[in-house]
Amino acid sequence: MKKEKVRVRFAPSPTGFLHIGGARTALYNWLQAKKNGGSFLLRIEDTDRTRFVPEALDDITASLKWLGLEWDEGPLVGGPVGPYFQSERLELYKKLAQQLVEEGKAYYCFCTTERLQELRKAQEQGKAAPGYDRCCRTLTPDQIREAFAAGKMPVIRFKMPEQGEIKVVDALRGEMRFDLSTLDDFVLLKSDGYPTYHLANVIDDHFMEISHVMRGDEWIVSTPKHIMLYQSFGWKPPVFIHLPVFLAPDGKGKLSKRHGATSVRDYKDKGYLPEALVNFLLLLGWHPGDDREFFTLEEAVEAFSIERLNTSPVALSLEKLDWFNGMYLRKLDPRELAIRCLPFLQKEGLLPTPCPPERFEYLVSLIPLIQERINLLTEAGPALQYFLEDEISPPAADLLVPKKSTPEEVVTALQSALAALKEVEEFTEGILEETLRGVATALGMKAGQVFMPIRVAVTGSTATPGLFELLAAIGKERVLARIEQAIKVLKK
RNA sequence: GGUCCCAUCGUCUAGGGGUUUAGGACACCGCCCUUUCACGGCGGCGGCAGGGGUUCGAAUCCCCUUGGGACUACCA
Repeated sequence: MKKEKVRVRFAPSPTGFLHIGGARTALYNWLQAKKNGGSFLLRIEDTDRTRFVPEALDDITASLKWLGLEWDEGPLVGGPVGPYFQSERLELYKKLAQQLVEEGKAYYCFCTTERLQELRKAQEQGKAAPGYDRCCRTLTPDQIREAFAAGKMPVIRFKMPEQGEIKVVDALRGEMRFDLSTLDDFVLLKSDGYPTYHLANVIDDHFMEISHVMRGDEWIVSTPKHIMLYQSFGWKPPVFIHLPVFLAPDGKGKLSKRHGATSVRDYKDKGYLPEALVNFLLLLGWHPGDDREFFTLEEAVEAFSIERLNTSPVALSLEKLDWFNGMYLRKLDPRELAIRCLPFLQKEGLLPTPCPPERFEYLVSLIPLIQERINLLTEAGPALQYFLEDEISPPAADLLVPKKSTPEEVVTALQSALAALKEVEEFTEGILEETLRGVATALGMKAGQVFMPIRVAVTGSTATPGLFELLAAIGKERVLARIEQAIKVLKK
């Protein structure tokens, strides 16, 4: 058997922002394409006019790009087997649905929504298997003509064989068997002329020459329907691979908005880096087979294989993502990290928009002080506040006094430090350390007893970067003012 | 309810009949480094859902139970 070209697709529905689970599906598809020198297509399944969300398309394309998952064919870039919006392929679906009707493999159904609802209600109560009762399957040509003449708009339903068995082969899970009698005559073409997912999906995957369908496992149960459609059209089905769903962090129930961030956009806004998110997602359902954990997209392409995909549901626990993000943050060049932090700092009003070059250079110089101390870009604001603002609010007195000190001792320490620092011409780390250690020695105090009050006086916090680099970065004028402010607090 | 999928530390996972006292990572705890915080280093805690088979031998194969999940629309 000759090897066919690998063509895969990510086919989201524009009903909302790109979901984190969808992003993983897109990632695996993208990897499968790149790994095999194939193509990754983006196809928009906009066949439900009632759920269409106008902003969704932009979010989906922007999020995929943000993650680094560019598509070879699809919206914005075009391609040879377009259009890539299902709403622009309506004639094709209609033609093929009618073809099935003519061949006796599908039929018109004029049942009203009301009748179907009642039917379903009765089936639920009677504990019967739900599904269409095939009422219109035996309509005569005359009856059909009459219904059309009366202006009724039918749906087209697939004529499912009433018995038999169908095999579904999933490249991951192996063979699954479904009894055809449990499958109902599902709708192919809706009364508004739009196709259902089942029809459009099969037709597009065929004409777009998709070789592997990788999708969420909520589609497993529909796959026998799809295979029946392929058979009816006389087409060869693609390789199916169903990916496990994401569960809530507690492992109970499917991930939903109740559990916090569900869209890629949410993660971006929370200060996660795309490379960290991708790395995290990569390992949620796939394993390289060795102990490596860090992967660039390029390395992932190299290592990826479908065989190492997992089948069991995955609880989306964010702790490891935070760790990944911290690791990636630390790997960035300070200037690059400054660029990434800038929008968050501007949003918090800590830097102006646009940011003047000298302010930006100051930011770059601060990055090494916080790079090891933050895990999210949103943490940069709080960590940099006392550098970027001229004044800080006066620290509480009890924060200024370390556990083993008295207010009097602290005042003494701060006054001595203040006096010594006034004499320092050049605020550099080495000189500052020498000076302040000298102060502690002269007072007969431990270094920490002197350092901690200064730290709090200057930053308002007990957890900060190293004292000397911090003082150097804030500068003599502000440091002296803040120490004086703290002394006032203690003398009250 | 019916059909289908899944089942190793709290979480992500390695393992595919003997190489396993079940390995790694995150989280958690302790120690070290140290002016605080963090980073880093070292160590610790912690798991094969239960029951039956098959086999000389099972986390690994089979069955049942239990648990979780998906689907059950003129939604995808």
